[in-house]
Amino acid sequence: MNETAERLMDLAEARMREAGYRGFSFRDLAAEIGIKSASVHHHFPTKAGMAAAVGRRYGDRFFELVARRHDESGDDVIAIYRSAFRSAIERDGRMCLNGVLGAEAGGLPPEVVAEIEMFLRRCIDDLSSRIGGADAVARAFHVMAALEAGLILARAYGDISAFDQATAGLTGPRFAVA
Amino acid sequence: MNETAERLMDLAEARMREAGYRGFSFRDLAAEIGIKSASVHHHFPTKAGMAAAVGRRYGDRFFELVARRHDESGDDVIAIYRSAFRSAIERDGRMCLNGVLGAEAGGLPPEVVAEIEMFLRRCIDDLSSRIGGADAVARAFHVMAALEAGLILARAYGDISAFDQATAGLTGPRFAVA
DNA sequence: GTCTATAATTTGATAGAC
DNA sequence: GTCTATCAAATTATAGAC
Repeated sequence: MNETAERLMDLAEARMREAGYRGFSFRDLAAEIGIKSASVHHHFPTKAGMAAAVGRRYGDRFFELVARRHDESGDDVIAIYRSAFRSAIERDGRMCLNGVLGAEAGGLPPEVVAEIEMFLRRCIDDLSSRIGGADAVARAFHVMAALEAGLILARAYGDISAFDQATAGLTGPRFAVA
Repeated sequence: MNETAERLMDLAEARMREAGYRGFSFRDLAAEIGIKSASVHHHFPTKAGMAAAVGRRYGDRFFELVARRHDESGDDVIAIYRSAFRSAIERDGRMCLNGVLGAEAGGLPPEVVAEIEMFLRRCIDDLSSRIGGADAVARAFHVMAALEAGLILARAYGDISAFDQATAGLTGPRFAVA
């Protein structure tokens, strides 16, 4: 993977996290780095293949980050996920790639849909196994839902505190029924 | 609003809830009801205007339904919201319109974005005022996030139980810190 | 209210020279 | 690896007849 290909993936990821799969074209990307769209096709024959590659890289990076932080800090897994998602909007002003693509999944190429599904399944598996306990899977679904849509709400409100409020109850001491 | 215009809105809503704003074209809609795309433009001059109109109708119907059920049953507001969202995927197999559009909001016409934002704000206001209490707004954000992304997860998993698990802890007796 | 016809643009993709 | 040139298709939208 050379430098041009990586820059193209960076750009494609940024655009998709703002506006979805149809939120960029090969001409857009080409223009931004000063080449022609035909040259983009040299690196990525099809748009669907490129999007799938971006999705895979996104997932790999995410789980690498999560595993490292978990090993280093020993922090609560949910807190680690929460801060990873929060930084998506805080630092980049953007959504989670798989949340955006998942929302419009009904109109995406199969290879892209497959990548989204794999990411989400990995999240649920990873979260639930680290959480442990009887309702670990349900909690994992709940956490993922709050994080994904928390970003969407925060952008709609133009205020990161929407994310904070949507995800406030996720971490900390366990709940008990009153 | 005549019958053809309503059928067009129905179709547009269905497509958007599957694949987003760019998930349909005027030609698609026209073909499905047996007219030409130029005739669609007679009813809705621009696509952005049509999408905004669909968004407004979606919100109006939603709040009408919620208010009626709340008045009739006296059920927990969160339970009412939850069942309204659940029926979106259970009955139609589709997402919440504003969840899908919110995810790709970075690439949408301003008038459509405005409609999304209005819907979400109405939800937070309505929910929090009916919930009441000190942390009502935070709870409202939390509920909306779980519902919106619960639908996305359920479709990705091809299993409505993903929604059920993601939203299981929302209703019922209040939590207390253990 | 619907049609034909068409404009203007964008898009994903390919062939082949350098 | 990048280019020019081009294609075929799709898209939003308009003009004007019926």
